[in-house]
Amino acid sequence: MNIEVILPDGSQRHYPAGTTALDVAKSISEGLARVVLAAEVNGQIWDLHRSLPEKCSLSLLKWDSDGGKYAFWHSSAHLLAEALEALYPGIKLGIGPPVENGFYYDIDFGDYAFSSNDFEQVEAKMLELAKQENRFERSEVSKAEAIRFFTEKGDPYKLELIDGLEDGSITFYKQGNFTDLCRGPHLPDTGKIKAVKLLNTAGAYWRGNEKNKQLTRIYAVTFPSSKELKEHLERLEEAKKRDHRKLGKELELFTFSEKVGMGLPLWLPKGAMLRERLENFMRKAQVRAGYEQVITPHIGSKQLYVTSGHWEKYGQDSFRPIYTPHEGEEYLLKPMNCPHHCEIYKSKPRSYKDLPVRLAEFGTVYRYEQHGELHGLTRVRGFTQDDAHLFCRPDQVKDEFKKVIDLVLYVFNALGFSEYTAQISLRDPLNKTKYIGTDEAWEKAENAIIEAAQEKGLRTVTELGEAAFYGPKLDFMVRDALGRKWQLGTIQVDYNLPERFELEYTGSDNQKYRPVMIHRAPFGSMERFVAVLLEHCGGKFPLWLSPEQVIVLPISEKFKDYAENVSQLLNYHDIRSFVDNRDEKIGRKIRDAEVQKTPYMLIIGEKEVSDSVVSVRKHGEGDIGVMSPEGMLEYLKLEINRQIQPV
RNA sequence: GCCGUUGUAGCUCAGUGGUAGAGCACUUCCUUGGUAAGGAAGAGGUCGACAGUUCAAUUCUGUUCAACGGCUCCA
Repeated sequence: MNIEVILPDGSQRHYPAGTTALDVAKSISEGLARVVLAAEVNGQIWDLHRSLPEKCSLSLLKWDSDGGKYAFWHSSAHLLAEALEALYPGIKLGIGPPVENGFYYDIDFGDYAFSSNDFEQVEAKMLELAKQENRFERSEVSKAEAIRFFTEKGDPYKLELIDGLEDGSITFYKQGNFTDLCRGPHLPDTGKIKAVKLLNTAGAYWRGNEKNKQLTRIYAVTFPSSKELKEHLERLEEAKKRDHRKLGKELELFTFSEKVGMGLPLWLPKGAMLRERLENFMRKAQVRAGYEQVITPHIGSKQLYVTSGHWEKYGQDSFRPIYTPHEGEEYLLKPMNCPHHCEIYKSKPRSYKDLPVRLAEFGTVYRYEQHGELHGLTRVRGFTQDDAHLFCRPDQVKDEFKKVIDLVLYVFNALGFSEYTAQISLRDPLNKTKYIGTDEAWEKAENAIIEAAQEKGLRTVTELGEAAFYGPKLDFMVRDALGRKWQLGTIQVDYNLPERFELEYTGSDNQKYRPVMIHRAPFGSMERFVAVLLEHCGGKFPLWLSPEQVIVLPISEKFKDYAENVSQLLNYHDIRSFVDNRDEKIGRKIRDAEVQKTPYMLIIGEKEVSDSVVSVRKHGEGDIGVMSPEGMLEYLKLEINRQIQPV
């Protein structure tokens, strides 16, 4: 009795030396021992087979925990590698970590072009190996031994990894005939892996560096039962249905044309209507928050961006300058609105009493995005930011920043985004040359963001090296239907552009001072925001945003006039209503309106005309009874007001 | 930009070394129908583009363009 274990419920148990987490699980119940996957020992994730330290807190991780999944998929990556080595002798292994929804392994296949045609074979081999219930054996090896092993095996990538490791910290894991350099932890044995699915392949640079060789990355996912795999695949299917590119086409919101150019979205009438609503919503919120709207041109003199530093930083990787025909003057498609707004600030002398000055613009900008990067509406070459720049006194920065956080949260709340993460993006302290400005300015800006976020009680993650080149950021991220993370709103504190543009204001002592700039865009870009919103609501927009709010469906031609009158009444009161006058049966018209996700259908037949009412059908719910046209109008207004007045 | 996959009618997709097909959408006609697809006829495609192999290419090969899955990048 010389090991003391504290379980998550606080209870203490004593075991003999050499006891493993799996032994503890068995001592609690056989059932637990069957499902436990890994252990958290003093806050670190451990293999179940490792002997516990003398005194430890222990929690047993099952499939329902992140740590359990992590170990499960990590072990699955080894299983994948084992299967691949068996099937394709001579391949070289890169790394194979677990990720959020599964795992991958980077493989150098030499000349062989591994493709999805090979998946089935590999899956079968993995299951075959899993059934052998091979134990994952952990061993600590010296650096020399590790080097000897992989030199004999002829695996340059592993050797490169070992090169960066300290002697004494190196561990191997072996299952069956496969040994890998690995920190662990792993499952007790391969037998837990019951369902396997290879998802796709992709090119991935070795160590994420584009100068290195590109390996074949195989993405896969595994589960403790085939039922869970099935559910997972169904979720992926559902996500595909919500893909904004698919919904955008089906609902006729936007399109792309090769002739117009890649990454340049064309907004169709319905999409434009949606965007207009969002913009108006933002305008109103901004007016309430003391913003002033400005408008600036789509191009700007190159000198403007030389001043701002954008030219030096991005000029080479940007759209080329355009030239005037005779003078040869250089202009750039504007990649940013801020330099223009700086010049607006400078258009007249500013007093400390005037600050903050808040200049807002739905500014369309153009950036050269790499060919392979373009993605639906989320990554485009021309897009409109709901941009604004706040010019304030240093003593106002934190307060202004907090007000912007309020605005962003108001917007997210009104649109139903409850799941977002806030990320504080700071400068990379090891690579300061990537950034402009003094250490002092950076420190002030970073502290302002950290304090404002803290005081607002935001839950944040902090990322070093993610800042903009002129200042730190607070970014709001959400996920798309396929689980990819996208940055939406952003708030940035900037001490540098005011310096470069020599912005000033006159203080109460009649001296000149530099204002501080805050860049902010709650939506980020209209394009990306619409994409994320579209996936978020699966195309079923809240009533106030719906491009077609109401469709009036006359049962036959005879009721056309009445239908038109009802529609006009609604249109007159700013409800977007349309009449489906096609020579189709009512069932057909209803189906089409349902497919288009129109929120309300008003059915007009003989009864409705003689009673002066409309029959109301709600999308996804069906018949909700009759109302007078005026009653319907009130009903709709009420719903809209409720939606855009967040509590 | 890099690796891999794909590219046939407006959309979703079959198909073939001998100049193409379905469903939906579209047009016309019939039907005036009560809560998720009424019927008939018709029109519509240099099979992504350009080369090459071949008697013959949409099909095979190469190049290129674009989309998709990732990687690198993202003011």
